[in-house]
Amino acid sequence: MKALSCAARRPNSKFGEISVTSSPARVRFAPSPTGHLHLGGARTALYNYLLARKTGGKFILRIEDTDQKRFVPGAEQEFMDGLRWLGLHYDEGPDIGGPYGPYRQTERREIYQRHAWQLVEQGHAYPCFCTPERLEQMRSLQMQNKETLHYDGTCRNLPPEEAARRVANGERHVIRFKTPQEGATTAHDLLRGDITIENKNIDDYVILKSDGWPTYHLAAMVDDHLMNITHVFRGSEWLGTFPLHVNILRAFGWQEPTWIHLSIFLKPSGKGKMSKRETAEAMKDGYSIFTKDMGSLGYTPEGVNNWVALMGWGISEGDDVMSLAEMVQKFDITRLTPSPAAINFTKLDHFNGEHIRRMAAPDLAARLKPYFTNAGLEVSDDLLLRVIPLIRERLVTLDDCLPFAAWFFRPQVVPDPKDLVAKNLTAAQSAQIAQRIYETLAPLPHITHDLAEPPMRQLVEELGYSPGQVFGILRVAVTGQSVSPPLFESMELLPREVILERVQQAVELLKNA
RNA sequence: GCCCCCAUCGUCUAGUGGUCCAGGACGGAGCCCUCUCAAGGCUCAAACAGGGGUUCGAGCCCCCUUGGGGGCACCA
Repeated sequence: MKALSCAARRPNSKFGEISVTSSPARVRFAPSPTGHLHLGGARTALYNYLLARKTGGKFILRIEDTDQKRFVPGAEQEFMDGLRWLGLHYDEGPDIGGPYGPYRQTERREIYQRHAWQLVEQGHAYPCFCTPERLEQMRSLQMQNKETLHYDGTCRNLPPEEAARRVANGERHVIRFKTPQEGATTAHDLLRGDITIENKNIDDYVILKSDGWPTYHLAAMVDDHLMNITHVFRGSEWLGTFPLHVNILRAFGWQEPTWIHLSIFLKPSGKGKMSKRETAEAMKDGYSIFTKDMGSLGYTPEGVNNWVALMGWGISEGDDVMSLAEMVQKFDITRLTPSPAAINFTKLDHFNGEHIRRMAAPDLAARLKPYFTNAGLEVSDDLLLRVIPLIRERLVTLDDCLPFAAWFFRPQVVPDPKDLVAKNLTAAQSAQIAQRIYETLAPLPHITHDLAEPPMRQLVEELGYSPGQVFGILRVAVTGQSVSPPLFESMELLPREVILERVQQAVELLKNA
């Protein structure tokens, strides 16, 4: 129903698509296990997930691990963990299987070889015997002559019989795609429209390496086709080889998916992408571009998803704080934007805080508990649950619970005497006030908000100081710190004796100050 | 050097030829609330990169310039 009304309002988007979001989509997130899952990958995965859920389709995880040299042990697991943490559950993947497996490219080697040779037989590709050294020389020569770097075609025109003989003899070779030399190739991107590149600017790319493994160009096209992928979300770094990919698909006679090239994320300054240096700098400020760090930095999957979703997706009006389910409702691939986006970490803080404030108390409590535990504190679930309403709107990140509420779970607090001295007053004056506070609270049967605040206000009146001065002393005495959740609500959660002891302690500290 | 992509407040964006002296959000400034810190409420400052077309009319369409980004591997 939603999709239909969307289509009615924006019938063809600007490039004449027909109802791109209505039928079930099969989409895939296909990382290479060579590093960490970062923001860009998380967004690509998210959009895939949203489209799949929106259309009642399938979200697939495929591991593109054909590069033997760059393989990083544990990376694949990190991607799976990252997706799980984000709540982006896939329907088919290497660890859970599915009808189109295997989902790891290293388990599909024969498939690629078969297809590569099929292209050779059909005249769309050819074996190439040029050595890496020769190619290196060729390139530096081209560089010297200020030519465009490209394969010079030496093996392209080898008689097929000779090529076949040399291959049969076991001569080391790769297979290159035979890009047409005349004309131009036009490929269509949903967001950017037609993209045309002169064929002379498209190289004869290697599609099967001499070690027998395919390159991305072959493997991704073959898999997307065999896995029935309907929409391909990928980074704009693929735009340059986009026509190549379309040519490969056409050589096979396969149908094209809908292509959506997402722009990359720029560093906060907007000048270039995140480098090692900026990544380290962000980490110093408590931010990271890697999902593996997000949890320990106190970020929630809800906050991260929401933040990342809106970099490259404009929702026209209304509430932009959304859960995954709400994003599914509102998602519309035709509203994605093609321009590069600068990362804005303070906006992540905003979304994270918003989602924390939206959480049900028991949920928040469960998420907060590990931060206390990791800090060596023993927390009572009952007390924690009662602390939640006092700190919730103060939290930007989950680990902010420590500065605000750790003191609740410590047997005693030791205020710095300097903090006990009220603004514009001496230690002696503060000591006197503390003593009066003690005398005010001591007679109360319970120190609750309702019972304690009126007499305390009266005391403030009597003393002629400001509420801030008097309450400030009490705050530091009880919590040990000058910034805390609301005072009376906080005291209500502690035993009466504890509070009185602490006020007494403050009196002593001030006297000796 | 060659190829490709992108271009609205500082940032993310809405805008699909008149309803735009350009709307929202983050951040910033101010005020209110107030026991600290927040949260919340209200208000303010802040943009169509430049130049040519097309059109009665252009932020929206076309071209050029400029700026930014990405790519030019037997990596993905």
